[in-house]
Amino acid sequence: MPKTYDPAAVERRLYQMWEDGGYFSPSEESEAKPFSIIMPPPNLTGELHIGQALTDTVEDILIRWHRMRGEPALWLPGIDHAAIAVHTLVERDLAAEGLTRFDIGREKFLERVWAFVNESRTRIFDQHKRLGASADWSRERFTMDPGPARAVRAVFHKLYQKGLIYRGERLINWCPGCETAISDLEVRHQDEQVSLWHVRYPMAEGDGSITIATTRPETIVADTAIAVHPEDERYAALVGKAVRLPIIGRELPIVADDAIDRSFGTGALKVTPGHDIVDFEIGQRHNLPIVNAIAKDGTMNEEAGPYAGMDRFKCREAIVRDLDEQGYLVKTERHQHSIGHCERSDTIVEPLISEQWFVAVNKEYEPNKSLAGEALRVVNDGLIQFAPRRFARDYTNWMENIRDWCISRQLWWGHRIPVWYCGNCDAVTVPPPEIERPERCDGCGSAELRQDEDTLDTWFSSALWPCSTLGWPDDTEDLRRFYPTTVMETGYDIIFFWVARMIMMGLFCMNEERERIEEKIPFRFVYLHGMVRDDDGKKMSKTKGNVVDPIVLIEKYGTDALRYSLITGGGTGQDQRLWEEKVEAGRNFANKLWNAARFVIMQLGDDDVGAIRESPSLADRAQLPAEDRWILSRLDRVVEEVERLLGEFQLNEAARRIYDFLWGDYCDWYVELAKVRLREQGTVNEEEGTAAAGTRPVAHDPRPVLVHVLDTGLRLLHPYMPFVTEELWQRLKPYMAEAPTEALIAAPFPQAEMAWRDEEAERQIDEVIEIVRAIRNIRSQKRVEPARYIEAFVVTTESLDGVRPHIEALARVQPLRIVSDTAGAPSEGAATAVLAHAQVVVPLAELLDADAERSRLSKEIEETETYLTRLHGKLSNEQFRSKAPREVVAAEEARQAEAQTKLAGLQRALAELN
RNA sequence: GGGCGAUUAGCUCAGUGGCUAGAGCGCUUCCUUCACACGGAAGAGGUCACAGGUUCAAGUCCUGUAUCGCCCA
Repeated sequence: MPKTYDPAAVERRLYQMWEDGGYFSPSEESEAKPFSIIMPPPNLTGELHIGQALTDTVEDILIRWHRMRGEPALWLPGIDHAAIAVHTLVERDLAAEGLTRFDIGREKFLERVWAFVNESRTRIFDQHKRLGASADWSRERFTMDPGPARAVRAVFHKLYQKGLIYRGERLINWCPGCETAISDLEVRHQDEQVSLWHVRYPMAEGDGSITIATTRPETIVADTAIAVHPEDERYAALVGKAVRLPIIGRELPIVADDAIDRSFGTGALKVTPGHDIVDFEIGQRHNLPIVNAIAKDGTMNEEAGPYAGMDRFKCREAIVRDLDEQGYLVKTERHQHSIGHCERSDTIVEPLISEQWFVAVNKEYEPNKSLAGEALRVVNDGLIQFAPRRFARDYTNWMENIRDWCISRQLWWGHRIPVWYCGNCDAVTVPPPEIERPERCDGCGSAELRQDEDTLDTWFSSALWPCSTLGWPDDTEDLRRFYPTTVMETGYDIIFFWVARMIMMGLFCMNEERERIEEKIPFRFVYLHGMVRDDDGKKMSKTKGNVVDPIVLIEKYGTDALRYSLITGGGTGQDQRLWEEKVEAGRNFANKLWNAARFVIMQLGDDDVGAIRESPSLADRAQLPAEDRWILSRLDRVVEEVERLLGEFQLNEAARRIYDFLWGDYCDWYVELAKVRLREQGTVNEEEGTAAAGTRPVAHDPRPVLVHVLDTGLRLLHPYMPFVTEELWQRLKPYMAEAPTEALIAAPFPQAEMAWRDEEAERQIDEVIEIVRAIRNIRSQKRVEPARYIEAFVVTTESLDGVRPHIEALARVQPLRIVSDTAGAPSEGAATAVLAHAQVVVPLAELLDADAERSRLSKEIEETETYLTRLHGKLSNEQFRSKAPREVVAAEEARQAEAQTKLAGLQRALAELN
């Protein structure tokens, strides 16, 4: 085995082995309750980013863990067609050729999209595989595949039948950059410093005027009223009168409305129902006409009179200039204002009146059942649980204030709206899903049908993902077996976009198919991870150029290293920063494990092939030396904790425990303790396959325990670091008498077994460790050459017989003298360390500085006294004694006793020195 | 304006009421000793943002303040 772990040499081979072995599909034999995750489908625009690496890692850990627990584990992968992103990407390519999509037409445009899609698709799957994702590729789905497409038509039809989908003229968010409607969620609000212009509107009759404040003077041309608060005395006399619109000259009524904020600007608002959501609502209340003065490309239209054809922002400048010249501009102020941008193109969003399709989320489709209401109920009732919990509040808060969802997009790429209009009558034909293209109008039977030009919001099809990927609307085997899925794992940034909508749609799709509401929900747990940011804590973005490519990190440090870093990099649901040096820690851990295993394997010879029992039996436990019982007991604790933490979705904490155990307990101590016995037998080996054969009594051969603990550790760690653990396990497997499976990926996950706990062994070895550390500390402080063996005394009344050689070896002591009383140890020219149950005395006459030793002891005495004061305060408090749990009181008492012993020892050592 | 999160070692972060608050990186000293220098040994380093409160017990729960960040309107 090489001295360093080389991920590149094993990863592809092992992934292939797993894939060929069919491990990624859920077991058909197991009777256990299935565990399933539907993978959040990445966009197929380009590369997987680091956030998806985190998604893959978390989901793969959960899947591998449950698979090893013997449950049928389904991880269903897929990709999303990302309508607006792909659409604009292809349009940009066209633009580079001097073309627009209208030049080449819908059909040719879609051909180009598909060519891009097919290429991007395979690249993304390859990247998932590089991350070690053990997803079931045989079930892979794409939102534009025939199955999911039929699910889209099916749910559209069903929603339409129930009156939950409607078409209407509404004020919607229009992106002039993408030239499509977008939903409320796709608008990002940014606070910006803008100008607030105060503009005087003269009264239509007589003198006088009213001054309004606006941030959007270009929309003056579309004003249809002035509004003031009904209780605003400044304007009370003017309500009902009219003003004349500057430049345009139209007469506008002055209306009174509660929505007006009297303290903002002048307290008078110009009302532009065609271009502002608040104004639109005021307009509805006062029956104001709607003027639309901005075209879909963001230029002013003929309603803008002299400004027609001008870009909306150019128009703003022009109109301000004109207002000023004509004496209407009163003043200009600076103002902080939130402005909506399209999250895709960053263009400033324009509210426009437009005819679009909507989902009525609050409308009842059955008595007391609406999409939002049901989605709220299942979370409030705890049928769907969030981890971390706090996100449930965000969810319910949003769901309680939800508005109808605009689902039509003026794009060509996506699911085309399954609605046909008749050339002959006014009827609208929405066919059932089996009919991809209706022949006749539902109203008059005419064959003159024309399909709606628009497509659906990508999230409309994503919302169906847990249903559509499993075969809905068909009643498939997979749907029966895996729906509801177990966990929906994704980033908290798409709770509303995706998670919330999946819950609404899942409940709706399954409403008639399932009896109980528990069976209608799309998933039982929502696990949300945080964002991965750059080393400055900034969000990664291609335009900023601060993206970290997971594949680059994998090539440099290995997949396991990246996975480990991503998981331990932060708390659950918390953002984390990532940079290269952090991944090194993961690589170092993989390498440490590699070398520990390398050492163990070196101790095994040809005769051991197939001979090492998989695990030592409990029956033999009594015969095992303390260090074996110690590590087995510690191992059992870790197994129990990991099991518990994984069950609570505390992946980072579980990983840390495994790390601490493997590196701290196993490598640093157990392997070193085991070497003592291996050396005694002269069987420590530095090369593979040369270990001496021979029968050894159970108690003397540490190798079964070395192998067992390593095997168990590899199983524990496998979900996190699948490659290095599988590789090592494969190398270890030939020596196992009864390997449970061909591959670690399918081996049983460790289970805690209380009978392995051994308090006595733990106490004893912990003391050995304490003694060794104390001696090493003295050696280091007194600058004893590391290689030199020195004499040392341990004063203790306890028996250290079995572990004498261990202390000697680990602390480089020869001879070790164990005495029962301080009288038996030298008091002069010796350095003393006082432990809870023992004292360590190292005679170092020629090296000892008595003053330094005195000050060291005094300092420690002081510390111990402070500690004792604290303990005493606690224990002398009656409240504490009566109210704290008995174990806590007992533990404090034990600590006090230990500290007192230690203090006495320290004081004696100091006295003897004087 | 409403909500959420963060504030713990030089840096990045763990720590879901009970050991003298931990890890990784960095730092200091020593070691290429026989699995591993991607390593080993020994160390230094903390007013757990601040102010109140609840509790036998608070980094942890509550209230308020400050700073930073995010979400919603």
